[in-house]
Amino acid sequence: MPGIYDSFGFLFSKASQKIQEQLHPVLESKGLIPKQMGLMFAIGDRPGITQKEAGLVQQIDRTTMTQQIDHLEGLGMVRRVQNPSDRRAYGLFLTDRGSEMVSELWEHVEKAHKAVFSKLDAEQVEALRQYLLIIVGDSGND
Amino acid sequence: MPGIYDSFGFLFSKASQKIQEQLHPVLESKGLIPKQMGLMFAIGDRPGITQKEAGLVQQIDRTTMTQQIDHLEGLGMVRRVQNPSDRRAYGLFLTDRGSEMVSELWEHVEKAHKAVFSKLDAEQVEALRQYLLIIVGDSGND
DNA sequence: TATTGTTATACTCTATAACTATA
DNA sequence: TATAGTTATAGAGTATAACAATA
Repeated sequence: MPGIYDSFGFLFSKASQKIQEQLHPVLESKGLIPKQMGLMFAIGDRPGITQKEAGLVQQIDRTTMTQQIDHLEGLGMVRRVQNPSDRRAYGLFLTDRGSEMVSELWEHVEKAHKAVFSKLDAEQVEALRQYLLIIVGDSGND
Repeated sequence: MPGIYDSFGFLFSKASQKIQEQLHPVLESKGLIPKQMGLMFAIGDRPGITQKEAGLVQQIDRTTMTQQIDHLEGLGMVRRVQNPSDRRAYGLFLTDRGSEMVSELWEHVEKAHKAVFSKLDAEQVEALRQYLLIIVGDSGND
């Protein structure tokens, strides 16, 4: 009979928690939650992305998205710019301050990776990344 | 500059979601949430485990634990048995019905694994499992 | 005095429904 | 008619504080 450590759902969830634990102090000091950090990363990847599109990347409901972007805008990290070709939609952009924050956050993310993957070598980490990309689909879609 | 798909927190979280999506219909039909399934697996692994110990495996607060076990007990899946050597603590056990449920759930978990890992071969899945066990600590502790 | 578990309550996060404005 | 986004509200899920029983 399998045990709980044979459940990949459990293992993925635990691994995710480990990373989040590492990042928690930094994020708290900046008034961010992991979801908001991910949003800033997604906006940095694709400047001008709409709220709907950003929501697809991380499966965030549009009403939740409004609240999260409100928060990031309130912190001066993100701007909403109306799309001239479809004035219902906003394009999302990082402010200068937001870009600096993203760079800083990436340093902490890489530090967190190092801590959590301390018992794996570089090749193993890269293999892990490839497997995960295959699983979640590296196209960015579901 | 890295992109969001370089964030292992994001990747782990997405991968976990993929598994949960697969299991969602089954769990809903049985009145369970993923956390409760994990609890049943943990109790199956270590019959007599206390609520506190079970909470450590999955980082569940003791007040949350009371509610989750209440639910599983209400479904007739789990029994609380007072520990004779420490009468503050309960030992948790699966009922016969709970054991059957666990067996059945494992079949669905393995089906979910197959679906999510369809683009990986058996060796890659096993490597992935080993990496995850190293990361989360296969001792079952944090 | 510290610990296991319970209860009542409050909080956080997210989603539902109804709305505005564009398409 | 359908879609992007907003607002107000309701709902999950979880945690905090105070408690009882036991160590």
